[in-house]
This record gives sequence, C-alpha cells and structure tokens, in this order.
Amino acid sequence: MPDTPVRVLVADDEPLVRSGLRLILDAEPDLEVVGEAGDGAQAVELARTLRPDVVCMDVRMPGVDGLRATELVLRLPDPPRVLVVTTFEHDGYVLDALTVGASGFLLKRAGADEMVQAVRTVAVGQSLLYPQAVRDLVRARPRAKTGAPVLTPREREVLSLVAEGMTNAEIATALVVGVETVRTHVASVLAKLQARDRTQAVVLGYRAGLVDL
Amino acid sequence: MPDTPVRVLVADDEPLVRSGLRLILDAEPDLEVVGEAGDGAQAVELARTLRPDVVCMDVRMPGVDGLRATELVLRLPDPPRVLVVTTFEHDGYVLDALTVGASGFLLKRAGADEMVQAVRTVAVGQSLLYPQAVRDLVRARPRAKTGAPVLTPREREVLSLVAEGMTNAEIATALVVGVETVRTHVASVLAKLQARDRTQAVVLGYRAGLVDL
DNA sequence: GCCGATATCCCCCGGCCGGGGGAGGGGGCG
DNA sequence: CGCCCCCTCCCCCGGCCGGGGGATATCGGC
Repeated sequence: MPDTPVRVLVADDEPLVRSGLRLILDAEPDLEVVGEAGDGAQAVELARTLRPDVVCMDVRMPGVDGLRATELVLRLPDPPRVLVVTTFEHDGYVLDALTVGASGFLLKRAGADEMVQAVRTVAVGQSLLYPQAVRDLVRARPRAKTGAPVLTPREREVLSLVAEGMTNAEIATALVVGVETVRTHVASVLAKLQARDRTQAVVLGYRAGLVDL
Repeated sequence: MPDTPVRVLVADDEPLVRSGLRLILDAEPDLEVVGEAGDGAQAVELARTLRPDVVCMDVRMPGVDGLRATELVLRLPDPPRVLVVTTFEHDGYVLDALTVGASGFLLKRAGADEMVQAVRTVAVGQSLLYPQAVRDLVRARPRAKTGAPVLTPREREVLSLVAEGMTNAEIATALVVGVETVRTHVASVLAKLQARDRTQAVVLGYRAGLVDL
C-alpha cells in the first residue's frame, strides 16, 4: 500500500522529543523522518530544502516559534502539511494554529498509535484535531465580529473604499470631500485598527468583519 | 500493529454505497465491516447490538436522518465514534454534525485511501475534518474563483507577505534576500495583477484566490 | 550550445502616504 | 448652556513606494 513513504520533518527544541518522535515514526514502513529542526527558523529552512510531506511542529520553540514557523512554511511553494504538536490543550494555540493554516493539532500526551495515525491523516490532505479542540472551535466560532474596533460610519465608508485600492485623492472625489478629510479618516482607521499602513488596514478590517472583499 | 481489527458499521440508504464502502474497508486487514444499515433507525439499533468501534454515517437517509441517528448512537452506553459522510461540502451539515458530537466529517468524493485513513483516525479517538470544513469553521468565507493570473512561486510567496502588511524591507528580511529583489518581485506581481499599488494587489490577489487572508 | 524564464542585485527620481500638529462647525446629551 | 464626538479642512516633513532603466547567474528545454 505504501507507494512511497511519507516524508516527515520533526521540529522541536528538545532533542529528546525529536528522538522519540523519530523512533516512533521511523518504526512505520510507510513513514520516513527525513530531518530534525531545533527551532522555527531551522524548520522553515529544512522544509524548503528537504521538501517533506508533513512537518511535525512544536509550538513552543526558542526564536521563531511554531506558529510563526508554520505560517512561513505554508508560504513555501508547494508547501508540506503542518501538524502542530503541543503539551497543553487549553493554551489557546489551537485556533491560532488553524488560522495560520495548520492541518492538524495533536497533544504530546497522545500515544504512539495516535501520533502515527495523525501523520498519515494529514499526509493524505485531511485535517485532524483532538475532540476537545473541536468543541472549543465550535464554541468560539462566532467570534468574527466580537471585539472589533468601533469605527464611525464615515470611517467604515472610507475603509471600504481603501479596500477597493483607491488612493486618498480618488476617495476624496468619490465622497465629494477634500483630500485632507480623507487623510484624517484614514489616520483614525489606522489608529483604531492598529495598522501601520492602508494595506494592513484592509487585511485587519477584513478579518474583523468590518469590510467585505 | 493491529491488535484487534477496528469494527465498522456502515449506514447509508443506497445499497451501492454500502457495498463500495464495505469493499474498501474490508480490504484492510486492520478494519472489519461488521454490519450495514439502510436508515437511521436501523443504524441506531445495529450500533446497540453489534457494538462497533466506528459508524460511517450518511447524512441523508429516509426516516431518521444521519444527524439525528448520530445523536442517538452517541447516547448508547460506551458509544462508538461516528464518522459523518456526505456528498456536498457546503450543505451546512458540518457544524450540526460536530455539535451533536460526531468525531469526523468526510466527503463521499474522498478516495479510498482517505476513507480508510479517516476510519483509523476516529478509531483512535481523534477528530477529523476535510480542510475546507476547517476553514469554514475558523472563518466563514466564500471560496476563490478561477482564471487567476500566473504568478511564479516566489511571486506568490512575496504577495502573501505583502498581504500581511509587511514593508519591502521586512519581506526582504523574512525571505533573506535583498530589498531590491523584493521590489522586483512586487513590481512583477503588480504588473500581472494589473494593480497600481500593493493594497490593490492584496485585494485582487485575494479575489483571484492567490492569497489567504 | 542557445535561449527563455526565474531569481537575484543596483541606481535615480517623483509621488503618495502616514505622523504630528492645529482649527473650525454641527449635533447629541446631561 | 457647555461638553464631547464627529466631520471637515489646513501645513510640514520624512519615508516608503512604484516606475524607469540595467546587470548577472542558474536552470531547463529545444
């Protein structure tokens, strides 16, 4: 059945954990650990060069942490699937991990069977969670709007035009006001969304449910 | 490795689908189809008497449907895991299925490999979804279109970082290249997307399905 | 071997943008 | 009546951006 073994990259700052994972995974004929990374930066670099099918990524790592590393890994051309591994279930990383695009989330206390199963599952392109994580997800789901910054009507209007890629001058023309006015509104929006520039404002505004793209 | 095979109950109103599933699953030495049900009521009854480890449950069934049957099955003493199977991904059943306690959600168009993997995954007590379902859960968002401009891998990578609101200098640092290089890539992206600036590039790239926000 | 595509680096320059101020008028609310 | 928020307009300035040129190296295909 194993046409060609699933190539796995293990990223964890503890050598002991890496060795343990390697032992467990290499024991399976259809799995092959092709590399180990001790921090996030290494993980990204090895993912780029080794081109594994699956990356087992620890969340807590020195320097570039697992989540950031996951983001970067998934931006690689033809990226691997990322299976995020963590120690505690309620550290709030689950949602973040899935948001940045991880394919699965596994607890370190999981047994060898589950670990092996998890790698196979994400390898075929499916997503995997532990049951508690699913419940957390379902419960925390309608969070799209809550906690969103409060923009004035005019500010929302301006933001939506910014999101259309219009310059301040064009927005001014569209709204029949001065460019200075638009500049002021944009400045308010940037401050409220804690965005550095209009590009960030568009992305953050979209994620906060303030604009539709 | 398979101490004792995973006992599976298949519930689907179409005999053809049941036979197909039985063929696929019984071909695996560690899986064993112990029964078939043609509707929800039968599924519940067989789950009670056969005590399978996993129930593959179709959503659409005459009489008691898959979701209701899932609820009932999970109320049995020492209940099996339920893997919900459906044809369409956007029928809104995902959330309902997870809410009533299903362990996983699988599309019928999934290949045999995925099907087998899915059963094994839920058998060891983990939850499973197809990636699209996770994205829907994390953030209900419409999907991308076709006819997207052709960007090189590096250009896509740069664009995704632009979509994070990063400046050219920051992108250069992240990718460990010179700022000049990033400027070149950004220029190519702008030209190909026919965008005037990076903000338009993000919006157009998102609408073309080239970047995730 | 040649050529195209890709990726990397370099320079100049005009322009829009964003930060930091300030200032006036109108409307709601105590 | 005052206060505060919203909308409106104004000035200066530093910085990043985007357009216009080129240049070199590697890789793959014909």
